[in-house]
Amino acid sequence: MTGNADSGKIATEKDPRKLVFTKLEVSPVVRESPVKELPLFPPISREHSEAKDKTDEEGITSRKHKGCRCKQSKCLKLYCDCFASGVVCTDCDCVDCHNNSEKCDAREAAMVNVLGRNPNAFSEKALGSLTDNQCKAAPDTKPGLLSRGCKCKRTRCLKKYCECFQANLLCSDNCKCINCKNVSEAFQPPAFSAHNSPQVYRRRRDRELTEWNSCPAPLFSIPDNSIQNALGSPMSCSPKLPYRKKRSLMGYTSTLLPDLGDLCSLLVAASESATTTAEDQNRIFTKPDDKEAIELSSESESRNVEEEIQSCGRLIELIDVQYNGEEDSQCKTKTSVNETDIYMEQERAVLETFRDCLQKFIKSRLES
DNA sequence: GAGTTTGAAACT
DNA sequence: CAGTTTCAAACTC
Repeated sequence: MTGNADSGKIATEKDPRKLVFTKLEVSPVVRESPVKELPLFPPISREHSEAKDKTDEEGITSRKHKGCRCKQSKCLKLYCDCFASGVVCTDCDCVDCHNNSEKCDAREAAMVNVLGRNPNAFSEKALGSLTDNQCKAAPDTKPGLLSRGCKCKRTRCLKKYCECFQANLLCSDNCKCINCKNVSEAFQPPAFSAHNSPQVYRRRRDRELTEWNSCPAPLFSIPDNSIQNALGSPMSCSPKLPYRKKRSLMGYTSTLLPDLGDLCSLLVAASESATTTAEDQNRIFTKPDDKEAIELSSESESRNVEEEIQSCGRLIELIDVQYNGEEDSQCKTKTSVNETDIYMEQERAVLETFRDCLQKFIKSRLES
């Protein structure tokens, strides 16, 4: 039932769980010693033999057990903490365990299988004990499980589900996590004091998580780290969604519309004009008895109306050019409906609506 | 302690 | 390579 290893003869003296390893051949498995010897994989991050039922600094209670409790994997897959840590199962609650000296062949085969998928699945030391061929499988990748980073979506990397958090590491550029809070000192568990106890911290964290989980908007679609990166945050964050950039316009980015910059410029100009008009009117209305001011008011108003109409006319012209131009070019090249087409249609629809509004605005100004 | 949630690993 | 399934740990009640 348990995965206890009968490792008396081959285990090291210091730690009976760690077994001597010589050479691991890919296929067929050839051992130099007549005694079955297993690879020695040093633990990566977890000394599960010392695992106890305890409450950590954050008030999180660890599960009371020694070793793994694998049921399906025979402790020969990375699901198994013992196997992943490079140690044989001892004092585990696992079922049908093959991660022991008795199932040496199966264990080595499983390791080769794992290394075939990810040559860095085990530690660097472990790789050193393997053959050159096995090590060459992925020469460019970093050793260690954590080098690839996490991909947490919901826990904001603040729970032990997160490998980085569990290993007491900050998430890095390698991570693909969403809404990560395991990124800087500001988000680390604070130093506890009378006013900042583990319980207080835990309540705050749980509240944040609750808020996060109850948020109606699909925030997980927003790459938090990307925003932080864009803001020039010193945090070490992972790049997220591949934003498509064509050109930057006054701090905004257009993905598709080449002339949107001009449109934005006009909008800003119109906005400034409107602001000026409002300021003029405000100044005038503060002096209701000033005859000169009243005259200035009517002059200014008519001039502004004229400018507004001209400005709107230019906008409409621009939109028409843009709209027709896009349509023409699309007729020539369009072969199928794709994502780009959809975005273009959306932008076109917005521009059309905006144009109609402008026309109505001009009409009302002319009538008044 | 049972049930649920979570994210990595494995698979397709 | 992306989506799905499987798995076991973490977590909740």
